[in-house]
Amino acid sequence: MGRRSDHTRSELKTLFVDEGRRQLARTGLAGFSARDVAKRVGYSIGTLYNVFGSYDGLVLAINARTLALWGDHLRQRLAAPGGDRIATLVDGYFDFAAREPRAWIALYEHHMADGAPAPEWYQAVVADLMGMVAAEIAAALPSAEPSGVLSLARSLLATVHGHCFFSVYRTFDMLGETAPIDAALARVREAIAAARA
Amino acid sequence: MGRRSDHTRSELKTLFVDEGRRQLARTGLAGFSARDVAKRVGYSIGTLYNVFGSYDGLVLAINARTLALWGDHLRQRLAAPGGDRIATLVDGYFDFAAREPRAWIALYEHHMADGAPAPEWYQAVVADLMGMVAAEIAAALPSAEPSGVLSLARSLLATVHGHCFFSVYRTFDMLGETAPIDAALARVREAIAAARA
DNA sequence: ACACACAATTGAGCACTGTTCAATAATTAT
DNA sequence: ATAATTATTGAACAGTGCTCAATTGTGTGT
Repeated sequence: MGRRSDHTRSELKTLFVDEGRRQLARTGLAGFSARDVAKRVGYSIGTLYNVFGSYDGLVLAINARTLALWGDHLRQRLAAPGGDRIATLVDGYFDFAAREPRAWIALYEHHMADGAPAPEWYQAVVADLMGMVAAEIAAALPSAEPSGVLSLARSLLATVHGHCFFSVYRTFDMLGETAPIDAALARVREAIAAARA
Repeated sequence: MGRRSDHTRSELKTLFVDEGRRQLARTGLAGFSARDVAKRVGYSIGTLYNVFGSYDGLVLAINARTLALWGDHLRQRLAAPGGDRIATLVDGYFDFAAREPRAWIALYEHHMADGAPAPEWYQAVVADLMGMVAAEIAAALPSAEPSGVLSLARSLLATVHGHCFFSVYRTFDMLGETAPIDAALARVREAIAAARA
């Protein structure tokens, strides 16, 4: 069968993850097929399992890549000088989800088969994103104590997530909401103002 | 095979939906099997398809029942005299989700196979819940205009949903949050206070 | 140069899924 | 009693995730 050294193990990983992301973006998690990913990459299903261990392993790798890209997306937007950094963060949250809704949804809809929590290395990627948010909230509340800042940052992340979720899931369409980003930002601003007082 | 008139069509529906809900609560949507529901009820898979038309039809019926129960749950709590009605609503949102997390999750994780929106009769059940929330927000803001009330009600629903989502999905565990209901209620109170001012 | 050990790759096979539909059985109408 | 109708069945189909014996490519030791 003869392609033992066509690709290194990490090249293989990239191949599968890239093709997997493409397929996920097209079909969503429900229609996602590891077999089809393997076929399209040109390797057998056996090789995919050799590399990722399981279906969960593949999806986890794909989701980690999506999270990393999300982080890059936010950092890039924050790097622009000036501007309202909180608004940039909120907008970046929505923008990324809107650009690849199915991949974004898969971030949340995928669960480990045994119900176990995600592995450490994956949680670290999530913690990195949380850190970005916390840093901006801290900057907006110079005189607040760290634990309060963290708590508020988590709550505001949940607030923005809820709005983004209803937006991507079309729940807001159903309820007649047309400006979810504005609404999310308004809630965030109110909470920060209240924390300042 | 001989049970043509054991159950009427609507009795059959109830049978399948009840057993389906039981199974959904145990296995979650990913492990849910229409075949197994049929087997447990004692009818063939063909009969299930005759009644619901498709897998989506069955899950939709199950989810509609879950939504109705959620509404009953909230109404029952609100019916108690006195008390903080906003806090009751927020608490009821979390409480129901925590009691049957897998059924609650299925409410959001199920999507029509063709990506189409949910049928009218299903949307009506959702609208009913939204109406309950809007009524309470309106009561909290006596002098506000109706369109503003509706807009705020949608936004606060999203806010609470985001907190509840992170709670049920264990994201908050991962981030160290231990009092998500308090956080959600605080955000809601701030927003209402800001709307009053 | 050759044989041997090792590691990567394969794909048929298993138990499961949702879905269809001809055949069959039970009921109702004539 | 016979015919028409309707409910019910389950085998068949194409697909899924997953396993593992067999095969093939590579590297090493002599």
